[in-house]
Amino acid sequence: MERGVSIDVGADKAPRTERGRRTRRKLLDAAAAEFGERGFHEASISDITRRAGVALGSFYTYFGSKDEIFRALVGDMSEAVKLAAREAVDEAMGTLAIERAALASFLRFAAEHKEIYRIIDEAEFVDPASYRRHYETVAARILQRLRTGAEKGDLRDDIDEAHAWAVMGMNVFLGLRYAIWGDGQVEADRVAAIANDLIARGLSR
Amino acid sequence: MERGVSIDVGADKAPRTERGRRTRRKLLDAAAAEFGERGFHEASISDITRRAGVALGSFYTYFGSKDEIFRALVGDMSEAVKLAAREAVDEAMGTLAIERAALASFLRFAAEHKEIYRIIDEAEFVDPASYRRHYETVAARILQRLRTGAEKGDLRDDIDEAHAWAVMGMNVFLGLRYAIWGDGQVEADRVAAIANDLIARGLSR
Amino acid sequence: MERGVSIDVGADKAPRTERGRRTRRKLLDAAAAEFGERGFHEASISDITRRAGVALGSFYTYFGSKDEIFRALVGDMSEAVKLAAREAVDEAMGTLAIERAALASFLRFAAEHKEIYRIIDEAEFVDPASYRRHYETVAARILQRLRTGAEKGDLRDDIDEAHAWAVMGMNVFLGLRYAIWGDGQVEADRVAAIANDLIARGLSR
Amino acid sequence: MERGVSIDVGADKAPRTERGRRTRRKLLDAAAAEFGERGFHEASISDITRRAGVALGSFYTYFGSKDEIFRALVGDMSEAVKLAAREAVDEAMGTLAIERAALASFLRFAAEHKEIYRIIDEAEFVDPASYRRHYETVAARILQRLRTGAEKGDLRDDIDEAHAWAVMGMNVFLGLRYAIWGDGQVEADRVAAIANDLIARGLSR
DNA sequence: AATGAATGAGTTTTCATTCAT
DNA sequence: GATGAATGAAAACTCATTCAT
Repeated sequence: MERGVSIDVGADKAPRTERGRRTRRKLLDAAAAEFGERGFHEASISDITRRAGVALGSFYTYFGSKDEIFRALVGDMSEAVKLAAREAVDEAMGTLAIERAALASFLRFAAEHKEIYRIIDEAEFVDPASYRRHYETVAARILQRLRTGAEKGDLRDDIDEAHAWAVMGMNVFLGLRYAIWGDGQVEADRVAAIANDLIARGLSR
Repeated sequence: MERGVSIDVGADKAPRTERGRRTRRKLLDAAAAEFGERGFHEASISDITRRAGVALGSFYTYFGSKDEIFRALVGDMSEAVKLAAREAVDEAMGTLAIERAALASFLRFAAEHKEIYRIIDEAEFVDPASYRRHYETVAARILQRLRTGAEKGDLRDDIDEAHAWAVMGMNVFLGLRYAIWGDGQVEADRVAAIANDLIARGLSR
Repeated sequence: MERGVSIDVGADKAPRTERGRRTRRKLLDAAAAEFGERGFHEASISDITRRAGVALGSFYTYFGSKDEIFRALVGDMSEAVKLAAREAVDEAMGTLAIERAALASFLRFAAEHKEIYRIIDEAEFVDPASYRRHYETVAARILQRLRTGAEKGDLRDDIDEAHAWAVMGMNVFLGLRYAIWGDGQVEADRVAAIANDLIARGLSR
Repeated sequence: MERGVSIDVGADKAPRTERGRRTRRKLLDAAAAEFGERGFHEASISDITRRAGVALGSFYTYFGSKDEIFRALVGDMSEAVKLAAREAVDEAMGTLAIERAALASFLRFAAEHKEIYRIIDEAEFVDPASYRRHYETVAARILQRLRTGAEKGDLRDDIDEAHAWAVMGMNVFLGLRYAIWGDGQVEADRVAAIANDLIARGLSR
């Protein structure tokens, strides 16, 4: 998985050379794979450095601790999901089309990066703050879209924060069921249609 | 938390005396509290036995490993949620009233037993099989209720498994937002009403 | 294995009733089997009581410790080997015939009670004193037989303690190779003949 | 005890630096001493590392488990005995002289490295395979020497595997009696002479 | 920057032994 | 005598982190 975005935490650890930048990225990618496959606690720093092909000690050149690389990764993932949605959505689309495209893109993204569920979910235990921040951010984004839809007259006027959380919950669990545990390729569109129909009826004016 | 149901795994570990039964329950309750507060990996066996007020070695009289008591606990929790919902629901209610009561009861239960989220969620890492089993079981129960509603003519005919997962996702995330992170007492009914309205519009014929 | 002889160590632990005597013997036999199969350290008291079909706590009614039952067992075994040899040997036999019969009887005994090697050998670690005592006793017995043979004029006059240890070493290792690791039934007599021939040539006058 | 030969088991545990090589050897020597003095089960990893003067965790840099270092040690010892014998023996010697020198060298070696008996013997319980391999290898070596002697016409033609085991048994028990339990220095030659005389008479043509 | 050896605190697990019933 | 629950010391093993080269 090649992701270009990352949140730097320890500023003094930022690589100064190109070689350093490459090593840091190798570590992040290796960590995403290890944490995704084995989970935070089962994955060891030496697993990560072995997979990245660097020496154990080099890890600490770029990250201050195991927690730190995990936090960087959660930021990375949040960002990556956001970008994927943004690419799939076009301002010119109608409100419902936007929601539908956002869910379909999320389902596709999750099917391709199954590690995202485990990493985000594990944040609940490893770094509760970033877990909560992630979902609050996503909910806020959805709420904003819904309110915009209401303003445009596409949706009803009494959009509540709870509606955003309800939509997010639907999306997350449909992703779990069909992208992670099911055969994402086959179902993504059908499922997105069903969910969209629910929202359409449930939230339209 | 006093729960009466528990799944026995190691048959030969079953207590043979009343005293043994009491000790086993003390351990289960202490484990629920520890896992809820600190999470599976942070909680140590000796934390659990200390809280239960028994000697370290006594743990192994009743459970073969940390994983085993965790698994017993997940079974316990699944069961407890089911029972809470069952008590809140009356066969004579209309389809939508049933869903509404089920969600309200779940929100109340979660507000009172906040540890349930952490324990069920952590199962994704500690015992993936029981994590998946839990959600599949809940989804199946919802699906059945929705299909019954369709047969009664309350809901539309084309109820799909995806509808059940969508409803479950809504419920879980509303629980997270309002029962765990919010002030559950105040919001439970308002939120249940919003969700119910969504379902009513989304799934009615 | 049914053995009638046992050395009592803790005199106060001697059973007073017939039922007690039976329980004690069940424990000894179970211990012989467990120590033989799994070794002293791998075998646990609860393995022994489970095999004997008695409660864990009952063990301490008859033996003061794990070491104590082991010591009792080593005594038992030493005694049993001695008895087996005694039965096979007839005072009226010639010196060489006696040695031959003693070895053949030992090979047969070992083939039937393979646990004897592991128990005697493990005594080197668990109870060095009884290990040494065992071999010194056996060597003394052999030395006496050889000296008697010398007096009768069957063997040379300069019989030395080293001769006895050499004979014992031969016997023990032939037992290991042919009774324990080989197919004892088939080879016992052939091997005893070879060893006897060695002694005959080596020690005859 | 300084030994130059060691059998590597976990290839990835092999030290990559000179410093690592030194630490590994310190651990092996400390383990030989501890296992020799206290036995495998009584000796703890932390005893070994304390004696070696390294941190507990360093043990696991070089050996995967207590069993693993034990196995490495048994290999080491087998090798060391073989080397000692090889140095004492000269191809040009006569058959009997060779046997005599081999035994004398073994007795001297055992007197100096008394731990060898405990370590080899304990292998019967810790790693039965290497115990058996050790004795089968030694027996094979003796058998080959005896057969060569027979071909040269020094010994009788019907040399059997049992003869080799008999000779080995003699040697081992004489070593136990005179090198380990006796005063090896004083007796080594006298005992070797007695044993050699036995072989001479017993196996010569 | 990179390397990999060294460290030791912390955790799970075992089991001989004691003791209340 | 018999039972089995309770005890806690002891040991193996893991691994994040530090540091010398």
